[in-house]
Amino acid sequence: MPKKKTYHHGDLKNALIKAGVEILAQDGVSGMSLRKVAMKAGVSHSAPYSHFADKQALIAAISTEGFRQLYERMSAVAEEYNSQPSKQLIEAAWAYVQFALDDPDRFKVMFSGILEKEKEYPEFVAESQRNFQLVKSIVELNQAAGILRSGSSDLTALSAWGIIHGFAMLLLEGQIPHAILELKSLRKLVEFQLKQIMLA
Amino acid sequence: MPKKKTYHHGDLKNALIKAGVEILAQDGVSGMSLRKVAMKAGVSHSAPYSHFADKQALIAAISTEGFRQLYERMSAVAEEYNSQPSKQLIEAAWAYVQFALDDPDRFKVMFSGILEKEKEYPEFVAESQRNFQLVKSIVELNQAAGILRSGSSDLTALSAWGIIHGFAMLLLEGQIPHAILELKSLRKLVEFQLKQIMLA
DNA sequence: CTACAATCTTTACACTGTCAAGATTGAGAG
DNA sequence: CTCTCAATCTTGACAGTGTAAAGATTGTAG
Repeated sequence: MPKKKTYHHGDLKNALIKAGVEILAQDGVSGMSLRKVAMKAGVSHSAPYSHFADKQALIAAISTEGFRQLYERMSAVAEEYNSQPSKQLIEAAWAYVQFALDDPDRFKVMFSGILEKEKEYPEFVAESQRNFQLVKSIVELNQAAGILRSGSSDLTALSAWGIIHGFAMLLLEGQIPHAILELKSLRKLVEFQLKQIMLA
Repeated sequence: MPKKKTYHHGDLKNALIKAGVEILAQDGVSGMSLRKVAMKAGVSHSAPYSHFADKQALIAAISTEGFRQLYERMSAVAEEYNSQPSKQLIEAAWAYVQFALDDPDRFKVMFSGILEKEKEYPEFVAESQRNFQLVKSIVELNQAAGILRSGSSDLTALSAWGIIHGFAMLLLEGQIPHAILELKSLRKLVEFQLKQIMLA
């Protein structure tokens, strides 16, 4: 599919999202300007305003796309280990942490409040809720198997998410003491975290 | 203590940090510009450069100050309930979440990677480690009392921190479904989170 | 084929972080 | 007490930012 060099780009909206993700990975959050994104997409600096109300809207779109990919990864793992609840839980958590490590800046954008008024972006809200539903279903399977404490699956899902999310966050921000990181592999640390809330 | 209107401010460094915290609380992360901070401190727009190498350095100072206050709050609670391990744990966690809620934007600045090269600010690193040490000591007390699983106190402290930090983060970002928030008080939710990793 | 609406460009503006050069001043040396 | 200097603060400038307004281009519906 060769890129046509017409006045109308054809699929600028997605091209901008893609360019944004790339610049994010390359230059970090503070290095991602609308103008750079536009230039990378081969378009004038205010062309983005035909597709996004402002920079926040582009960030919302990037975040939403990120949630979609996160869902893909975790749901793939969940399906693969559908018959082994505890393994499903651990592998999904590992996928979550890997996702964070693969593209730390996008992960930060998704979760660190760079996006300020999330409620104004319904797609973003829907996609993030879809992820929570996935976690919840994994948790429920583990509760049924006696691996996680029974009780509100919402609250327990929140615990599971929280413990892994907290770990990922502290990891990305370098807040985890080096001594700990040298002690065990990341993978083992994730398992350790989860085992704190697992019964068996 | 009347403010003298001299050419030399006298304590501009601390005044800038204070002004920064105030603007942060008022206008949010994206609204905190160096120039606004300088104006609020009653000083020209590039005066800050006599005390901070760049904007990141001011942010580092604000974060460091934040960690100091967080430590104060948690250690006060820890001392108060020094003879009741489980209560000490819960109250310290509650203090942590309250700190996050009292000034969400400062909390975000401290933990959300707005500060990009933390390692270059040794005071920041020291202060954040001091907090972790405090958590560790609380955890160790609870391990000794059979309330938390025994084993590496570093790793267990990481779990406790992670589960509460994750909760606080999801809370601040509005990622916690409303249904859950309506179900229980925040205080009860924090307890619920911790009880996931508590034995008794 | 034509008109319109969507898309993209150009131009402009206020604001940002940062730097360089100069003004002011407090404090120590003599 | 005076001189001097280094620390501190101001002024002025610059490139880069987000965004709004007005105009140019073009695919497409009628």
